Amino acid sequence: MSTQDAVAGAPTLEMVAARAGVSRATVSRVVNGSPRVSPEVVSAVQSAIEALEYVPNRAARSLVSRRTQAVALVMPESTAKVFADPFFASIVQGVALCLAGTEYTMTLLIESEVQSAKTRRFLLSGNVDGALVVSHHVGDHSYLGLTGGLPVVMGGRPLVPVQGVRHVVDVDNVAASEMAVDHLVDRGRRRLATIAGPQDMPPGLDRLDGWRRAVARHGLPDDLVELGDFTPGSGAGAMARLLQREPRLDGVFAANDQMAIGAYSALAAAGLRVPEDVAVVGFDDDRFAATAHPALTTVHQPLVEMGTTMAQVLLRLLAGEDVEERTVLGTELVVRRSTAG
Amino acid sequence: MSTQDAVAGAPTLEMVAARAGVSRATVSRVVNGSPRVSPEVVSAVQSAIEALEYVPNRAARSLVSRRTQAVALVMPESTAKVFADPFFASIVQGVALCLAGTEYTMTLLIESEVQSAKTRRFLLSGNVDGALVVSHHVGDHSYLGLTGGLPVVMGGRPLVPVQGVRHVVDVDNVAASEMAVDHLVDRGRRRLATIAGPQDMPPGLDRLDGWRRAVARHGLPDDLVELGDFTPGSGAGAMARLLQREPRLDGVFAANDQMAIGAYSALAAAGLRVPEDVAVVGFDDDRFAATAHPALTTVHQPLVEMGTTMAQVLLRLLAGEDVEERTVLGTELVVRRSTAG
DNA sequence: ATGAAAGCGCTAACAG
DNA sequence: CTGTTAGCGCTTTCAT
Repeated sequence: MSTQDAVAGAPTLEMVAARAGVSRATVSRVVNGSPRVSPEVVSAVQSAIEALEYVPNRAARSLVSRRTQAVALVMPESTAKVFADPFFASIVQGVALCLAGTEYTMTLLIESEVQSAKTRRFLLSGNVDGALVVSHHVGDHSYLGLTGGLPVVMGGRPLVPVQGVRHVVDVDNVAASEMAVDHLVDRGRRRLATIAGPQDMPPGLDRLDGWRRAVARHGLPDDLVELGDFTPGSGAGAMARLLQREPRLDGVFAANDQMAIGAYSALAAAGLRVPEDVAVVGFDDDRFAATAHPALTTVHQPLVEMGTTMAQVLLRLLAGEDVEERTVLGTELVVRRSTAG
Repeated sequence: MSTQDAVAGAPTLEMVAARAGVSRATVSRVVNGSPRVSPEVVSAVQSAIEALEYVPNRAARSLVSRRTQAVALVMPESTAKVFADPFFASIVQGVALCLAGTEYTMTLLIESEVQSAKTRRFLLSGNVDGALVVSHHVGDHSYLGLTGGLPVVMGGRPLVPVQGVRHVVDVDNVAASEMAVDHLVDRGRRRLATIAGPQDMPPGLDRLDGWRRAVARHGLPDDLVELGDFTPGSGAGAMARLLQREPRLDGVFAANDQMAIGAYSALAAAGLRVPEDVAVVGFDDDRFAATAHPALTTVHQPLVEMGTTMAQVLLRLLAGEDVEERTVLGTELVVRRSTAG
């Protein structure tokens, strides 16, 4: 009853072996590039493989080898607009870029908070060799603690350490913010304010921290702080409150570009000009920064590189290498009109 | 030598069986929700599963069941900027949205032309139950013909039919373009031109076709056609040539927004005002359309819905249902200032 | 309703 | 260098 070939399903290793007149083990060796096979046999097997268009069955292979050649990229979904945010798009791109050169593939898990159980099950059932988790927004990553030894690399430090996760690739939000403030001071600004982000998110916290450190270093007052929630509207509101508290402020650091753009409108409403009266610096270098009026000086983050780096760290982990637990990527200040003069 | 539990690896079905005092077959039945199990046994097994935090091994399962509960989303990479294009981001989002409600996961394949062999091998080695292929840009999809019976759904009709692929989800570019032209005529424009896209890409072809049909239907001349390549620069060039041929044209349909924006600058250079002298309609409703000056009237495509629909079609195919081969999604004309008056 | 047994397609010792 | 022999963890007849 041996259904040899033809019939239907994909050709199996056994069929290749039969055709090449060798054992399955030998075919397996050839497929996996073992050096312990004679040249003639190798070519015989290879032609059988080509003739049959044989492709190894991954399930069978990973069942025994315990490796899947796949990594998961877990992203928080919140509001389904994951991809509207260039942050995620760039990370995905970076990861894809790195993986393209390898035999690994990427499984995208859009994590809808609600069903982190599904994510956890997926991670646990041997679907992937490791996971990349983006921790940009608030969110509970505690389930990761239960993924039993699965190598995980986080992008962006989580608010609270995640049990079992040691490797993090991050941008130095503190240093970047200090750099932004230094720039304002360089431009002669002395009465500085900041529109900070939510204090329950690492970027919100760290960017405020950076602002505080820098103003302190320059011997300037650090009282002008108002919080926003990273939306333009909240930026406008925060700016209005700041102006009410200190009409003579001359420099503002917003924790992201969206809020900086919001600040623009509040400043305009108050009859103040950017940058003549008030210089503004943002953070993210998002797609509106360059086209805003005036163009916004902002901190550019290497997001694609962050994705690439996360993937690299994971791959090295999977290869059994020892990898530094914290990788910090540098940022760059993009100077535009909003801080001119 | 039975390493019962503890040790290391994930708990197996066998361990659950031992703990619940039943056979592996029974545990399997419970896990797969078979009705032929007595209630007491079901709960005994379930508590064993919970106690052990058992999760079925997917490789083993799919080795025997021949199903992976995963679908691939294949996107052309060209220039690594896949995600800079909102087209792709939206498709991914739509697919994710649909899959979120199922047990399926998505494997993202960024296809770098060069290595379509890698993609093909992946598709062939039983990694996924089906594939979604985005055919937005030019590109060779012939390898899909070799994926032996793997269910495939294309997003956007391919330039030439792909062997073995019958299911396509598409936007009606022809009808949408006709709608855009009708709008220009409604606005009293009679000397119409079009900046067409590359004629080796379906959207380029179909949008020009739509323009031709509409002007013919209105009894207007169809001679004012210039080609661009979907970039702003090419749009400006095409517009300049059109003006040279017919300085008195009063309406232009550009095959995408980028070229429409390019046309703006050529019109301005010629001292013509939009919409007073020339009305302009674009296609895509990309992120610059609404903020252009003047805001651009354009055709909005339901991209997220397209992703969702592609996924739905594939899932129905996987479920063994009979699905219509061509699904056409409607478009919507977004009227803005560029065609006012 | 449940168990026993037979593999799914592959890799990995272990012999030769 | 190559073949033999065991399984990897699960589903699925076929009995019972």
